[in-house]
Amino acid sequence: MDVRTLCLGVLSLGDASGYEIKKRLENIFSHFYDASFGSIYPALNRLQNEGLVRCETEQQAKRPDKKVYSLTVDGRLTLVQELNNLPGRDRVRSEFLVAMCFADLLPAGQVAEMIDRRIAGHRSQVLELAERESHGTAAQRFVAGYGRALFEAATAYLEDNRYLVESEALLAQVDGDRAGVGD
Amino acid sequence: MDVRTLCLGVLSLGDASGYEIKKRLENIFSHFYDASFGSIYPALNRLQNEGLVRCETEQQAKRPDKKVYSLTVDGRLTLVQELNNLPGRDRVRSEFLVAMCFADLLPAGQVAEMIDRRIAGHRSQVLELAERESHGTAAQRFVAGYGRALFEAATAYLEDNRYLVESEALLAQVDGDRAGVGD
DNA sequence: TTATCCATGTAAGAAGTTACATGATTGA
DNA sequence: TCAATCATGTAACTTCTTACATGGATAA
Repeated sequence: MDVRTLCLGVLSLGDASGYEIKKRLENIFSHFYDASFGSIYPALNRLQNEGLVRCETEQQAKRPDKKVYSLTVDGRLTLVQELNNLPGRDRVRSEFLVAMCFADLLPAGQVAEMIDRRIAGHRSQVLELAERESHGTAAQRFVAGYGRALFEAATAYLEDNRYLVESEALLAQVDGDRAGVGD
Repeated sequence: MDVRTLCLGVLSLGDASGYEIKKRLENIFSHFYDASFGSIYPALNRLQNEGLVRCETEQQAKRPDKKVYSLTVDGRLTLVQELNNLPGRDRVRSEFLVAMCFADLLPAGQVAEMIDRRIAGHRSQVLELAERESHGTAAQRFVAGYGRALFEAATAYLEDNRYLVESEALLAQVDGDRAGVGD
């Protein structure tokens, strides 16, 4: 699944310009997908060449013309076909979890700070998603709720289990000090 | 954070060949990171050129020589510096959640099947991770437990809330039928 | 006056995937 | 007999990010 399909999806909710598509992606998907202008604009041009979207240009004073895209029948069909494919595995890349894996190589305070920030970040995501759950289609609420459930679970887990990595770091630190003294 | 850092991390747990690094990545990280041979082998060669790993070749009968890599002092320093950087946001790409967002474009049965598969997948991941939690360092158990907590939360959420997308799909289906009849 | 919003686009480069090449051994 | 495991590597390709180019309007 690529940015092109994502654009088709957003357009199925209503016509939009490239700029607006990015905003809507942030609103709906921000916690599990993202896309930059550098990928959206080329994607839209390609979709237009392939006849999956059409485009109407609105002239604007002192600003580049606004190009409002809408799905064609072909575009809607392609989107549905794409969505019908059984979804592949999620791909996650988490620098945080990699760092946690090697927590014993880090100073004790650094691990604690990473976890603090992580929890704070999750809390604000939970608030944002809870807000989103009061808007949109049932499907969008479902997805927002899914995100919220995961962030809440992650927060709880971190609070209950952070000692596992924080004490580990502490021990490594102590070992390091001992070695230093031993010299 | 790229494959190179991941390789350094794995090597900090013990010497290994490219092939073994991939296996260990699968054991430790599989639910939040992955890497193919096509990225690991070039990464190791580059790390060696930069003096961050060293390599000893074991000759093997009827098989390419096994190249066992180990961290240099420089490599260990680089790894620690890399891990000390505050981790960036997680990046998630979930075809499943994209599909759920547009569940009302899909046939009712298809959505149900996607969710069934998702739950089944999560359950087997939970088993795998629970197993992992009985091995390895405290840090590795922490990370495995984190994954397990999330998969369990996701499973519970899906079971409790799937009606939100399944009934939506059903309604759309009914609407479609009505329109068909109306013709 | 500084940042953010609006608005589109290109070009260079990073990073990774997939497929290919080669091939014996072992377990189902 | 078929798939998986072991073992390394290259090349083509896809995909996306980042930085640049342009620049008025508006809110803090």
